[in-house]
Amino acid sequence: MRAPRANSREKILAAAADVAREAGPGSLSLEAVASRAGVSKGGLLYNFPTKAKLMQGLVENYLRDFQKALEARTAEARHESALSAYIKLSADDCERPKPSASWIFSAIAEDPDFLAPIKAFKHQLLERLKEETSDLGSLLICFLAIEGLRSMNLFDSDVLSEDEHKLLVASLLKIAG
Amino acid sequence: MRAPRANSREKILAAAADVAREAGPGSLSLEAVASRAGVSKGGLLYNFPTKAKLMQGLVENYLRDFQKALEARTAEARHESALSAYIKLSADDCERPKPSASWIFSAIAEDPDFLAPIKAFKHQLLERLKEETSDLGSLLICFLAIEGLRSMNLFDSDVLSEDEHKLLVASLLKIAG
DNA sequence: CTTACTGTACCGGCTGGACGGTCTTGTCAA
DNA sequence: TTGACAAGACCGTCCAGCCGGTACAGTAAG
Repeated sequence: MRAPRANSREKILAAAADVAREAGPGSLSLEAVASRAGVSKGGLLYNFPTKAKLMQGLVENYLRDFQKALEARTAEARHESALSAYIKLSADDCERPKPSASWIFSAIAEDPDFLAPIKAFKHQLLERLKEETSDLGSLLICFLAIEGLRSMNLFDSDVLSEDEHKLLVASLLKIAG
Repeated sequence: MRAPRANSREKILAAAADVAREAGPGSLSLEAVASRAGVSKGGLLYNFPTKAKLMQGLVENYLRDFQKALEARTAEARHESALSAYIKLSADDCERPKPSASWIFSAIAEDPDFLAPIKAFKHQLLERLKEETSDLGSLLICFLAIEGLRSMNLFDSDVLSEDEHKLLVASLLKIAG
C-alpha cells in the first residue's frame, strides 16, 4: 500500500507551511509535519536529513515561487514598469487573509541566518528597480510601503480595511507612475 | 550577596530582550533569561509565574515605552503634525542597527495571540492619525512605509543604505506635509 | 524465467537532551 | 515575622536525530 506518487518533498514542504499557519509557528515539529504530509518521521528525515534542511527548503521554495510569480507579472504586461508589477503582485498576495508564510517565524527561531537568502533577494530586487526609475525617493517609499504591507500580512494584522487597502494600492501606483 | 534594591522585574525584562537579540529568539529559555538577569530561576518564576506572563510583560513594557516616546515627541514639537512626529521617531528607532525587539519572535512562537495588544495599538494609532489629516492616501502610504521600515529593522535587514534611509525619511516628511 | 544482489524510498520505535514548571530549603532586610 | 528573593534538585513532556527494519524496482547472471 505504498504511495505510488513519489514526490514527497513538495508534500512535506506544503505540509510544513500548513502546520505553521494553522497550529502556530511554535508547533512546527518534525512529527507534526510528517503526519500532516501523510509521511512517517523516517520518511521526512529521508528527504530532509535535518530540521535545518527543511527550513532551508522552505526558504528556497518560497523564493523560487516568488521570483516565478514576479517574472510572470512583469512579462504579461510589458507596457508598465516592473515596480507597478511588483506592487500589484504584492497587493494580490496580501489581499487574502492568509499569513501563508508563518513558517518564517519557525525558521527565525531555529536560526535567524535562514533569512539571509530572502534579504539578498530583496536587496537584489531593489537594485533592479532602481535601474528603472529616476525618482529614487518615490521608489523607496513604494518599496517600503509594500514591505509594510507584507509584514502586516505576515503578522496576520488586519489594521487596514479593504477600502484602505485599495486606496493604498491606487496611491502607490500613482506615485510609481 | 543579594542585589540591594534593584527591581528584578525590569532587569529580567531587559535580560530577556538581550538574550533574544544575542542568542536568537529560539534560545529564549527561562534559565537563560534568569542567568542573564543575575537572578535564579526561582526568582524569575517569582516575578513571572509562567513563561507566558513573561512574554506578556515584554509586550506591555514595549508598548508603554513606545507610547511614552511618541507622546514626548508630539509634545516637544507642537507646530508639526503627529504623523511627522511618528515618522521621525520611527526613523530614529530604526537608524541604529539594533533589532532590539527580536523577543517578538519568541512570543509568536509561544502563542501568536501575544501580538494582539500590539495590533490594537497600531490600529488605534492609525485611527488617531486619520483624524488629523485630510489626505488618507498619503497617510496610508506613510504609515505603511514606516511599518516596512520597522519590519526591516526587526528582521535585521540592512537593505537600505544610510543615504537611502535619509532620503526615504525626507520624502515621507514631504508627503506628510 | 528465476534467483540473487543492489539501491531507493520510506517506516516507526527509541533515546538522549532540553525545557517549563514545581517544590523545598535557606537567607536577609524591614 | 514576613516578604522578596537565592539556589537548585526534580519531574514530566516534548522533540530532533538515529537506527534497524521493510517494500519494491531494477538488473544481471545462470
